[in-house]
Amino acid sequence: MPDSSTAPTIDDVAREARVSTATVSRVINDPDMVSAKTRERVQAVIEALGYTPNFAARFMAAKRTFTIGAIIPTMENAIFARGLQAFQEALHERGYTLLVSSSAYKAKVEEEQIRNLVARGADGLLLIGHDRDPAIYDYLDRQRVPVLVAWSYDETARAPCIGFDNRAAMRALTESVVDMGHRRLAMISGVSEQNDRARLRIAGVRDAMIAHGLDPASLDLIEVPYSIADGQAAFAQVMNRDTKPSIVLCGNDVLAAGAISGAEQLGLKVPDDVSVTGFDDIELAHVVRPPLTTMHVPHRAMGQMAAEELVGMIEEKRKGVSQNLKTSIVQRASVRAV
Amino acid sequence: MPDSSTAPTIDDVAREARVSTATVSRVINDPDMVSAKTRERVQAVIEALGYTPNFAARFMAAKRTFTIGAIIPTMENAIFARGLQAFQEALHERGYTLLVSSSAYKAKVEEEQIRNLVARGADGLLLIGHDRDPAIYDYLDRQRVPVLVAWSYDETARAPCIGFDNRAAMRALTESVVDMGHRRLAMISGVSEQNDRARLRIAGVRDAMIAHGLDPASLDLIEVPYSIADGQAAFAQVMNRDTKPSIVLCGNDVLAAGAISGAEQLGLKVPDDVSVTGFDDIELAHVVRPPLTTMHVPHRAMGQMAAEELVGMIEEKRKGVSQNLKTSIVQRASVRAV
DNA sequence: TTGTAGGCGTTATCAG
DNA sequence: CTGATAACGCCTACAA
Repeated sequence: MPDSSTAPTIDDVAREARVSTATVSRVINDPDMVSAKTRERVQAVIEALGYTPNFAARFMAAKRTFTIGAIIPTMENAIFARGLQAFQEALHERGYTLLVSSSAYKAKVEEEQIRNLVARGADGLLLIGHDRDPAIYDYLDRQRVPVLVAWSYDETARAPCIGFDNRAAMRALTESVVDMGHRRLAMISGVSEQNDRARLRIAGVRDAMIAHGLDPASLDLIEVPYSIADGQAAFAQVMNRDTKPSIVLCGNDVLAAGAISGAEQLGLKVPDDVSVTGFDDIELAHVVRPPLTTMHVPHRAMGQMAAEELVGMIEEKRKGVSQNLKTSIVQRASVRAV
Repeated sequence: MPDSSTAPTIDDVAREARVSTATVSRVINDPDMVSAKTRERVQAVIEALGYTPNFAARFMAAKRTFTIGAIIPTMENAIFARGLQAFQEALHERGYTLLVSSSAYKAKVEEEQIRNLVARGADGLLLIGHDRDPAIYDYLDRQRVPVLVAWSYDETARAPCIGFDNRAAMRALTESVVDMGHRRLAMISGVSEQNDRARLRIAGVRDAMIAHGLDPASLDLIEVPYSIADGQAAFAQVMNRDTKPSIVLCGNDVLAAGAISGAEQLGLKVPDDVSVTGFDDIELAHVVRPPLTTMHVPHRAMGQMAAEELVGMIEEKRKGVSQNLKTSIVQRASVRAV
């Protein structure tokens, strides 16, 4: 009887099945190399003992884990949920397991998580956005672990990416509202430090203003963490200026939902008194009232393509090829022409 | 010059610093045991080489990973986000890293993830709810990895838990609306198979009906996946019966948000034409219009306490002690008296 | 305070 | 088709 005080090992199985450990290993990893008879006997013992191969030992010997790590800025709101879910599903189909950590939008924490996942043998990493210490990419190169960036497209960036052009998207959205007559713009952005998505979206707004002869310096810009409560507070600030905006562009749907709450709290009607836009087009965008005009991002497609590409990079040992996904404006009721 | 084609190992560091590997190991794990001079020298080499200890090797030798695994049913909606974030933060403070996977509400997938996390050396596991094959608990026992269940309190369950009484909570919420005069009840529940939270909430509604002399069989019950779209569709179904409900009790806030959308779509006013309640009190609950009357669950506290307890179980090698957290009804505008 | 050496559980190479 | 056996990278008695 095997020692019941500790998990069974490959040795226990081998002994019980009267074969060598090599054979046990084979029935697990390469069943065809083993005769049917032996295979069945070993299988039975594995079942009986409830044996699971030890990952660490396996990793040490084989250098592969079939694990992929993803580090997202936050799980608190739904921004990354849908894309990540698709990523996970696509990975699962290909035999990989996804491990997720969140960095709370902190560069230091992200770096820690990266090292952690790498040390744990992740075969590849998915990161959000390009803004990070270049030393991290050096480290990843040295460790030979492929990285793919999502949520942001930048051909010139160091890492390959499956994303979209945050700047152009925000520019397009802004131009559409300027075309509707809006001139006094305010923006509630996420914190732009170490966050290229936020930074580029701000730049996109300014691009549009310049293109339409507006002074980009006249943009009333506030940066806050991505939360409904912060969006609400920021909205109150913005509406408290001497010259109030006719429209408040928000860095994402979460902030926009906060802005709409804020408006209601101040007794303002959206869009009659003030218009609001979001970004991302998560479910929240069509649950709030009025529903949000926003920029649709193909989250599921992005997650799926990222999975394919990252697995390709790993298995074919090749560089990743970037993709620029199309986003599209979704007109709903939170904006009106002036 | 160390071989640059592969990650540096403890041997590389030892050689470069002219000490033994044992000393390197000590400056990493037990710095005080090493003289300041040696320590600094070794540290410098570690930095220079960008050395990170290999987790697998470490785990094999030490049997500890300072990693905790959590498996949640879904990341797609915010139900678990807040509690998990708190869990993660509390863990981080105590020096542990959290790895999370999601099971898509599938028992099979959950089991796979559990084995995966265990094989990877998770020092402990956080699981949601009690409903699962007992064999899993046997497995976990054998592997000696402590488990804590959250989101559901059940003193008689096999695993210790930090949760709340789903049944009593739902009963209380239902009684409160019955007290307001509601008699024709419908319920949009999550899928109850393998989901004790869903099952117990349904039971709670029936408890309340019985206690108030209503026929529990008269409850118009629909089970759907937890999504806004499903909530919306279910709502339409429920309002299409011969005898329409005066109130629709939803299994959580996500379904309730869907119900409210559904009502609007049908041209019905909430709460004038029909009342709606949620469960959980996530941000969504006060963003929708009208804001949801719902059951507040102390998610952050639950996550934090779960972290404390699980770490305690691991470090003190003791059994977990369960806690029943209090929930409370939050009255908002989605319910009116009849 | 530091070094030596055995062992952790697999996989993979090389013989039989 | 199967069996020895040498890695894999680190930790930790035990010695010095």
